[in-house]
Amino acid sequence: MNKAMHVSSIVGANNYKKRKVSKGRQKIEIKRIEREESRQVTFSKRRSGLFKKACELSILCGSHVAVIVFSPAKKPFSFIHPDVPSVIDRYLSPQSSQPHYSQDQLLGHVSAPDATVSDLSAQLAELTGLLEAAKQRKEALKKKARTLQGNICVDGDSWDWLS
Amino acid sequence: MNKAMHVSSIVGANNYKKRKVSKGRQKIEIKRIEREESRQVTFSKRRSGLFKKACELSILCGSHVAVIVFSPAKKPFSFIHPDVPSVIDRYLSPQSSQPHYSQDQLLGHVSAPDATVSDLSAQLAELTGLLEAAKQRKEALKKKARTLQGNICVDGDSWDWLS
DNA sequence: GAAGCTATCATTAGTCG
DNA sequence: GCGACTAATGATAGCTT
Repeated sequence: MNKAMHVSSIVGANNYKKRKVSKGRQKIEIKRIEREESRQVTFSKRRSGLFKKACELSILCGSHVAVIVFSPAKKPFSFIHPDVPSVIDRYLSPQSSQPHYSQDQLLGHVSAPDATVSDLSAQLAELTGLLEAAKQRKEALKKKARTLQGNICVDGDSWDWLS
Repeated sequence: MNKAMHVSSIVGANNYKKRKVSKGRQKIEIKRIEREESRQVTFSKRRSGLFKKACELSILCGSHVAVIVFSPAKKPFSFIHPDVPSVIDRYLSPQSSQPHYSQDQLLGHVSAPDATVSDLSAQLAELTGLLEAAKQRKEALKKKARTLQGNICVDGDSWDWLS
């Protein structure tokens, strides 16, 4: 958390380089971000934060959590804690080499007559959720180890969303 | 945020009352909370926080967000931003605009043969989302009234969903 | 027993490399 | 443009009422 917090005072009188004078976090109004670029950046940051929160909640309280968000570019991301609903397993081809989910179907999902939004959401949930989990694990590890790695593209792989 | 942050020092030497000696927030390990009571309290707090985050994300980035959580007591809560997808409207009867379901009723509805996750999500969203929004809005308003600042996440003008 | 408080931790807006 | 850093803001664990 605090690594070089006092560096700013060390380089307080700086003639050669104007560094460590970030304004830091500024209060923002919760309104639509107008700048396209900023909005995308904010989305990425806050999506990570949201997923992390959701993950923590699910672990701390042992509760089932599902989060699905769409980026400004209409890309789907999701995090689902306990397991992907068993319904989806019937729609997805049985990929046996995937991680073992405990059969804890709290959500008593019923069979849908055909593929619906929920099915698609769940599918992408599985993929992006796993990716996100891996990413966060890796990120936490990286932060903890404070080393310099981080070249595992887990995030924005183009996943197509059938609408 | 900082209202009476220095009161503690003011009443530093206190003989008559031992107040303002909270340990404040302590770091916790992200693992299942064992105490039933604490777990419920934490769930409530963090659920609010999660929904607030989701709300902010949806407003800031204009993105679609859906969050569904189940309390330790298996109660469903959800937040869905822009609107329940119009796809869902096809599954819901067009006249289903009555303001309130009971949560138990909704849960029972899951077992309906033709129900889908979307249906469930949508209905839950209608109810708990609305409640949560109102609650947070009221709370935010109250908090803001105390600190004399006038802008928090949820302002009525941004809530064009759940029409 | 939910609501309020506060010290503390966690998240992130702005910026630079 | 991603990654890192910093300074702030924001969220909340443990108490108290």
